[in-house]
Amino acid sequence: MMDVAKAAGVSTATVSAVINGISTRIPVSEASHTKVKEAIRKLNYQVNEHARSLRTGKSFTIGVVVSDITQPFSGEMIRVVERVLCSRNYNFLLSDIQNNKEREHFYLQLFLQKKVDGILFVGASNELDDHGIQDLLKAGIPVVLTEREVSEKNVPCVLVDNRKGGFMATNHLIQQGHVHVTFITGPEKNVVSIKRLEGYKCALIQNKREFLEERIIEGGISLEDGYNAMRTLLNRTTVPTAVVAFNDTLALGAMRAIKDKGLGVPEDIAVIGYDDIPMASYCDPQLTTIRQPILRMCHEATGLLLDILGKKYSRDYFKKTVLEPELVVRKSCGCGRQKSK
Amino acid sequence: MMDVAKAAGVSTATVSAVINGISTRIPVSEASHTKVKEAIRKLNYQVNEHARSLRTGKSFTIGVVVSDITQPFSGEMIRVVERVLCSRNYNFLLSDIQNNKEREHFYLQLFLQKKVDGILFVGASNELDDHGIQDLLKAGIPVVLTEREVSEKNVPCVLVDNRKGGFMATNHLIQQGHVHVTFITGPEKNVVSIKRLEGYKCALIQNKREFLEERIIEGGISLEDGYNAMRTLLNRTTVPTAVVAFNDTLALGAMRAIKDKGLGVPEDIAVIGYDDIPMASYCDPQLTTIRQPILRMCHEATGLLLDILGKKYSRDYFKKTVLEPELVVRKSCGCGRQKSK
DNA sequence: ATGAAAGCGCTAACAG
DNA sequence: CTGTTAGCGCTTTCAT
Repeated sequence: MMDVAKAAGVSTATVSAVINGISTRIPVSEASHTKVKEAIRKLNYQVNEHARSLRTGKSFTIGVVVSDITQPFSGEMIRVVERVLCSRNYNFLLSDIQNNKEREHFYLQLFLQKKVDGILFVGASNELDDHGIQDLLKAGIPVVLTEREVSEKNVPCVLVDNRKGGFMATNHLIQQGHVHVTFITGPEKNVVSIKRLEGYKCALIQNKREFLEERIIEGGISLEDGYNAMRTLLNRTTVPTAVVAFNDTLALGAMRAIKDKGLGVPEDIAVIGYDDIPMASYCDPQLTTIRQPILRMCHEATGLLLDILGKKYSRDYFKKTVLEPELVVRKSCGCGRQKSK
Repeated sequence: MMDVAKAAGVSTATVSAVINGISTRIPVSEASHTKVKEAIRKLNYQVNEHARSLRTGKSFTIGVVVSDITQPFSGEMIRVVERVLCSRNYNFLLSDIQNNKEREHFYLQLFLQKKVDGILFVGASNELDDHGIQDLLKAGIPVVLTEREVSEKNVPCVLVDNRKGGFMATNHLIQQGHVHVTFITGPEKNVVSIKRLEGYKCALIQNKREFLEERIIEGGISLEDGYNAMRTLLNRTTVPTAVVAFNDTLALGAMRAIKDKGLGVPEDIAVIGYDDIPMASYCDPQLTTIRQPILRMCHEATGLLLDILGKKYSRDYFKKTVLEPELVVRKSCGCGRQKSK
């Protein structure tokens, strides 16, 4: 910067004023302005963001915590977040916590050291440990959550109604005439899975069907998890006529297991998924599923965080936005052969 | 930091020494050590990385440029990179350039401002513009590439042999007795696609089959792209008996189109993909494909960059690593009904 | 309209 | 073994 100042025959203060443009209140003459611009270009000068952040105490960087970057949609979600951030001149530091508490702690710590202006949580974790979030709040750094909420402190969050989605999926199957509906869960402690399961139970009860503990089987998240869960189900003496899977991937895995057993979807067993991944409309049979406005969720959450940072709202502004899921009917839940055992 | 020093009754220099542990040559007494640790804990002190980086001129951060974060494997690749980085005490700044030159330029600039220690390119871009990379080299910042090479300057890179993969895929189809083999390409200017296409041609020639320009059709990357390309093919007067797709997603889309037309895979048309995404072994029929050591590629590339930064090699160390693809035979390329038109 | 100078929080000589 | 101090590159008063 000194070099630039020298080359342009001005002081560093003027260079700084030019760089920061109108945002600074200090005026610069046309002449100096062009000279400085010229020098910057010629010397290929780049501001040192470390010095800038150190001086101003702002980094225009936010920390983005994603629960598992290998999941479908993680990429899309990150892209949405980045777009919103970029449009408001913010950057981000990414942390893929892999559903791991230690990693979450590690990265939150790092974010604190890197002096991010705020932190955004994207995607539901399998295990919630609000300890980390408490620390952030204590450090006075704004946090916005998606697919997760912290009850104690009022942290703004935007969620989709997973309970309702679980209800819709199960209800659809029941309406189609299925009696033995099984639920393949997500990872054990995953809040989202728990909510969807609640919806499942609720739909059963509301339709006056009995809820049986053995009609819940632990799945996971992968194709393989779905395959294994379904195979276990198929080996039991009474086989379900319909299955609601925690997510589409699981559902796809389950469908493979059904076919491998020589059975058909939906004639023998109906399958409904959750998420509406692209593959859902390309698989065989095309998968009926629950779609959620996950990208809108990220968009809103990011905007909210930025608004808080921009002091549009007070530091401890609280808002809980709940978005609605939507049933997408395709081919995997036809009425079925209505087996009665 | 001053606060910590005061609380522990020592100077900031001592605090710094404690924080930086053995890495600093300066010794600290047991007593001060514990006192400082205690103060840090009590005050919940976090180092200011901006100040540290400003002072040391090192950020222990590298810039990771990914061509399209929504692609399958992008998440896995980022995870691998992060693991290697983390294990050597580095962090990263991520940029999803969305195959866009302007974005690439923007982010490279940003990385320069944020003073990253090095830059890693992950995944092939659709359009190559080595301009940005030249700038980095000029700025003296180490760069390592994956799935991409720059001829002019010797930039280290690690690649998989896409030409060979394209050859293997096509050759397999020919061995299975297919005569009319069509290639569905990736995005127009994508280097990887071009290489695979070269392999396709080469296999044709080596097997003394004629290569016809009209047996190449532009695809893209998505399920929909594959579906559309295949539909076009199916509407032609002579329909191929086999198709090699630029990637598995395209192949899956193509399979859907074939089925929608009432034809079967592989009886009527054989399909071979590329990548071996998880879905390849769960779809119907299970997809024969080319697997590549993409994660190993990222692992090696990251390690190489770190080694260069660690001065294990000179700044302009050059090394080109080429990894081998592998044919995974499943069910989508059976011998076929051997139509002869 | 512009420059001089202080200081953000840290590390690394250097002196003791 | 520990403290003092200079200075990394920037922004921002305060003078001029």
